[in-house]
Amino acid sequence: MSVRVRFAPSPTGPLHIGGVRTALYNYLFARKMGGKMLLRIEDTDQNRFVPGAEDYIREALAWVGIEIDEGQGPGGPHAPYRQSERRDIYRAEADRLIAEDKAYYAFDTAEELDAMRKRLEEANAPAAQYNAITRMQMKNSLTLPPTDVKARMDAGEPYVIRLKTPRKEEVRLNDLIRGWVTVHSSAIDDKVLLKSDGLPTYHLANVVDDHIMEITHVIRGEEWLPSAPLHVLLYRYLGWESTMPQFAHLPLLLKPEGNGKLSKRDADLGGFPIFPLQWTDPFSGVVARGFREDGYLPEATVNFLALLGWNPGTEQELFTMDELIATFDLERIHKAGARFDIQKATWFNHQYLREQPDAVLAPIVQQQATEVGIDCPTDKALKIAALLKGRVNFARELFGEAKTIFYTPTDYDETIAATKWNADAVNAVTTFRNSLLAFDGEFMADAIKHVLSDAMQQAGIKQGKIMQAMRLALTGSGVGPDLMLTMEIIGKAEVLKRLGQALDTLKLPVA
RNA sequence: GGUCGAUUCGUCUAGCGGUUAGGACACUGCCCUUUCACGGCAGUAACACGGGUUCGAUUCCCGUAUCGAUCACCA
Repeated sequence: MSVRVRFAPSPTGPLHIGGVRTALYNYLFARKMGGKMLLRIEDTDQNRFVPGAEDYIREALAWVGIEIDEGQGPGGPHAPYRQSERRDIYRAEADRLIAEDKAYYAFDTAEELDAMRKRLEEANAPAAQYNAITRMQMKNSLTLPPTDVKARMDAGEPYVIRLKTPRKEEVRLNDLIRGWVTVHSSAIDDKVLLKSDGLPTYHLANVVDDHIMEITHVIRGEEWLPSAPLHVLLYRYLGWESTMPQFAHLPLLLKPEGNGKLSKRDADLGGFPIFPLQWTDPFSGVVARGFREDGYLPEATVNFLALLGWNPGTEQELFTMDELIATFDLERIHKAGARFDIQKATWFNHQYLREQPDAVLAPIVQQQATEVGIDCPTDKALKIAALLKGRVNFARELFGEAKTIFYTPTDYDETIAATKWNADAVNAVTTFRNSLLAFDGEFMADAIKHVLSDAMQQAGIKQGKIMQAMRLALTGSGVGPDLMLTMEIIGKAEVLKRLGQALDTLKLPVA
């Protein structure tokens, strides 16, 4: 039987980065096993629906390179893949459970439920829940005469369908990551399966859809582990236990520091993104930053996420998606939560950025130049990308590093000027400038280097002594990338101009 | 509080009875370099605690502590 997994997010807002990791693990497993990856939209809570969220999810998955084989988007044999469009299916299964005496109708109001819980708490009951014991004191089809039940339903009184959870029963499941997990049915209450609005709760919809869609492996977050036994019970009651999917509950992503799971607040505090893509809240207009907009490459994001909770057992750190697929293994997923460390993400970005083709980076440089009113021709942008991509972590830093190339000498670094601009420096710059004037070869880094060293030899000046002054004269700064390459990019005419300007402007310190 | 789960350097982790406890990020130093980075090399740094089991426990078992998840007509 071929593997079928699904990613089933709720369109209640932007996809959390932890959700992206869950999707990634599903995807890696599907590809590794030669199976299918499905996308199902779990929009059964009409109160929390957020416009645009579904598109966001699909765009985010596409951005990181997760391809959906079947489901919302590409479609497939089990369409529709939006749960809100499948309500009749859940309804039918809920009715079946009722007919088989495995579920019942309940008419209790929110106030009555509150009162029941309060009463139980005050009585110090082990658990304040709607279960095999307490249900006999509530208003439902097990306690009310059938005629009364029918009358209430005919009158349009709101009701829910609850699972008739057994009183004493061990429910076991073999989690692929955690091993055998046993829960006593007394810890599971009579969960609502069908809400009064006619839509199913997660539990019912999830189990029904996973069965119908022939899901073989349910790979989801650890927050679902406590309700997994309930799902096993549901498969059993629905008569699907023999084809029940296998479960794998993933460890959570934790705060960078302190206690608790990673939240939006941590991202705001730490100044890093927590969503794959930028998201503008449709109601408040508040913008949340995204990995993509912050300059993280999708390859780096994937690599970073993949290693948060899983590793191949080797010392390899850098993985392409194909390599991840080849080495991925559910058994090597960790059990404990992983702290989210953005510094590692930055490092991965550096690793991938340096491998980016110059042609990809050049437009980014040009765009940033344009933003500050500088015209950067393509040939120049290509050279800048080549010169600087190994030095920075983000593409956006490229132009920041390159700014000395477009520098217009107005003010020079005072400290460098005061310490390095001396008689030798003036002599060196003058000599070099004259040599350059006489030079008629191609203005390339190697050639420039020769011109400079010849000139310094001729002037009897040790090159190392005046290099910083030379840099100061050319870029106004004491630091920066390779000066010969910088000059090549600046161009001969501009180099000559800047050297002349430096000689005119910079004053020798008063001796 | 009940239930379930987890616990190796600051962080991500390797380890699955005998290891100088390995790697990566971060940090520090050195080298490279005209400078800053990059890169290279090196260094600091960990088995939560207490009992067992065993010739021997980081590794197996039981407690304790701590952390996490969950206990809705939300997913």
